[in-house]
Amino acid sequence: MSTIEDVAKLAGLSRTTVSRVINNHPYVSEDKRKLVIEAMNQLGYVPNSSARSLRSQKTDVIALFVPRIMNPFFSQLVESMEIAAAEQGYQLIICQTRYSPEKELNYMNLLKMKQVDGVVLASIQNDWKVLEPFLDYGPIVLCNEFDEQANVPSVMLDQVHGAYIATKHLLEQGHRRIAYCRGSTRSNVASHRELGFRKALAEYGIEFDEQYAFRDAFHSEDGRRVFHQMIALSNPPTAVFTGSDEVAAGIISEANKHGCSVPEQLAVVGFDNQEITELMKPTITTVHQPVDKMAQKALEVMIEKIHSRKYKQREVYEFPLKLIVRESTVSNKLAKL
Amino acid sequence: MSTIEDVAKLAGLSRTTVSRVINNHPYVSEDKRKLVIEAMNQLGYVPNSSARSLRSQKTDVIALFVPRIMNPFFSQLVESMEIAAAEQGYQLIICQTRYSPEKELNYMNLLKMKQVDGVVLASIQNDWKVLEPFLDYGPIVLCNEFDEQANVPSVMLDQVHGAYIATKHLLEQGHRRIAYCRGSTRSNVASHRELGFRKALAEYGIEFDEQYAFRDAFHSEDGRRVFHQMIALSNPPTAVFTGSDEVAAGIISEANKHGCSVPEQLAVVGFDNQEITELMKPTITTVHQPVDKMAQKALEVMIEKIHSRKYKQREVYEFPLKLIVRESTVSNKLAKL
DNA sequence: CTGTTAGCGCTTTCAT
DNA sequence: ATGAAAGCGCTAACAG
Repeated sequence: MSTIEDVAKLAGLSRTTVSRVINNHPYVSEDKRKLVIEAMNQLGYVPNSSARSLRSQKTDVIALFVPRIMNPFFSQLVESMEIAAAEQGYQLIICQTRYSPEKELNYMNLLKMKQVDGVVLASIQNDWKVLEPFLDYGPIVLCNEFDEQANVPSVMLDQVHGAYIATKHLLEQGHRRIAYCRGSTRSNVASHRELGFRKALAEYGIEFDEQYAFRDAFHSEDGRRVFHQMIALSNPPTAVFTGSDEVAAGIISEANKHGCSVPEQLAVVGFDNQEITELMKPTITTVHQPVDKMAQKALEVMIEKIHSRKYKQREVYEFPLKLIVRESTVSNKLAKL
Repeated sequence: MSTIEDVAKLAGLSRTTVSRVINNHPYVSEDKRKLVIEAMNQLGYVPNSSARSLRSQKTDVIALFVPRIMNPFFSQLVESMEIAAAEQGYQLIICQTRYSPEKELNYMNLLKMKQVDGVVLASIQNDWKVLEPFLDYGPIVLCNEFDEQANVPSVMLDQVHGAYIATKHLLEQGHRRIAYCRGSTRSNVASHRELGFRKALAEYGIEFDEQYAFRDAFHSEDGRRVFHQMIALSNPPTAVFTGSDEVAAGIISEANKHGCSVPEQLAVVGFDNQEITELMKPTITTVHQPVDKMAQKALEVMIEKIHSRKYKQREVYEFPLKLIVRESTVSNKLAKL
């Protein structure tokens, strides 16, 4: 394992000069620079990362917090962010909170021990007041999250509008009894969507009906359960808005199994535009989220904060969502138009 | 930002004693220990990670290489490995090679610059001879991969057997013209599966027929294409083995669309046991892979190597795969037995 | 049981 | 344009 000292010796120069070459500093004559580079190659030298970090007080590593990876939405977020980070010369440490405030808090120490230059929160499990003190140690950027109290940048998607256009679409198809599904995370995402859902209903003069509301639907299995709960109602809904394509797929799968035809007897709209939406029969109408753009922007903001060292400022960046109409809300022939 | 020095001063002791407390070393009297802990709490002290790494020559960080995250198989691998790592006090840096040998090689420098204690390769893009020199800088463990030349531990799944039981299942259902799909990665996984497929055919005295072989099927879209290629054959297959549930789903989706009934006219078997297998209609017969066990074992082996410092030794750990029979290979009534 | 001291490998003033 | 030297924060001989 060769060090900068070895390189300096071999090149017949000082450590300082070698360091200058490594960091592309000016004031190094061309011939010395060549000497150094040759020595580095000859020794297969690579600077020691811990030593650099200790000295320069930066690690070029960013921590990304997600509840879990095996949720397609978060997989995509991680994938996009890793690509963006790599382009900027940053590494990504993945932290799965698994919805646990303790785990989240524990991972936060990465910032305090200076193992990472910043934290991107794609999930918040603690009250902001608990997280805020960590701002003394480095930047925190919210991604796909939002908190009224948080005085930090927030890069997010316009969930209110997303739910609004999806619901409006159902209303335009003539539906008036529309069920509503969401997961019950403490995240703002779910509540923003509910706002959008209610807004669309309101425009049509329809009251939000609690008997049609299912706030514990996360996975496809939950979708199956919700389907049964819906058809058991005395006056079942004719359409259902869901907060995820998996739940939508679960509902459709169960509907198929029980001879309930989608969309004729029950229209279904999903969320996320995952691959499954094109594989189910019928294909699923859904809301597309520009996850990669959001991830890229969040990373860009993160890096800016790392450099500017001004962490405690609220900034909100919002991206629009797009409705994608498929067969699960419009009968076959019409969808092809 | 307080340092160990601050803690020492506040406690009226030396840095050494504080360090001993931090690292749970023996020979510290109970009262001094309490003094130190109190001082640490009072200052909100956390040891600086770079300084520790520089001094102790370890980072407690492991790099995990995957081609990409948004492949459900790899998502699960990352998820499982992150959990295992966290339990052992390790962080995980994610490296997406995106099937590029250059990117892979570049990420390998993490080992050389001592930014990570070891590398888990869940994907190999370079010849082993190219990777081997990095063993001078730290351990490399293969996970879900295997290389004849690699003199390092390999934790893998018995792909030969997996493909064998899946194919045998089709043969037992009476199929004799069985198509074969795989992705064409340089990975051993695909070739091992082909071995298993061929072995099953051989047992039934059937020759591998190249016209039924599709070696460029990765995603659901490829499945759709393969479906059309299959039915265009003069003597189309009655069953198809695929290397992934997505491809299987694509085939089934397209078959449904074209009035080709599964499994009656075409039996389909997938691979991975992803959620989609239970959502499609018909549900998909598939091969379950114990990804979490593999990830856990790989991490365990990695940590053992980090401690033992003996990297260049071949060890193979193999986990069995399991066939899960659903509707896509057996007509409805029978599957319920 | 506790403290003194010497670095780990690097970057960065400050001279020259 | 180049080098000498200090020190980032921590751990581990070594001495007592």
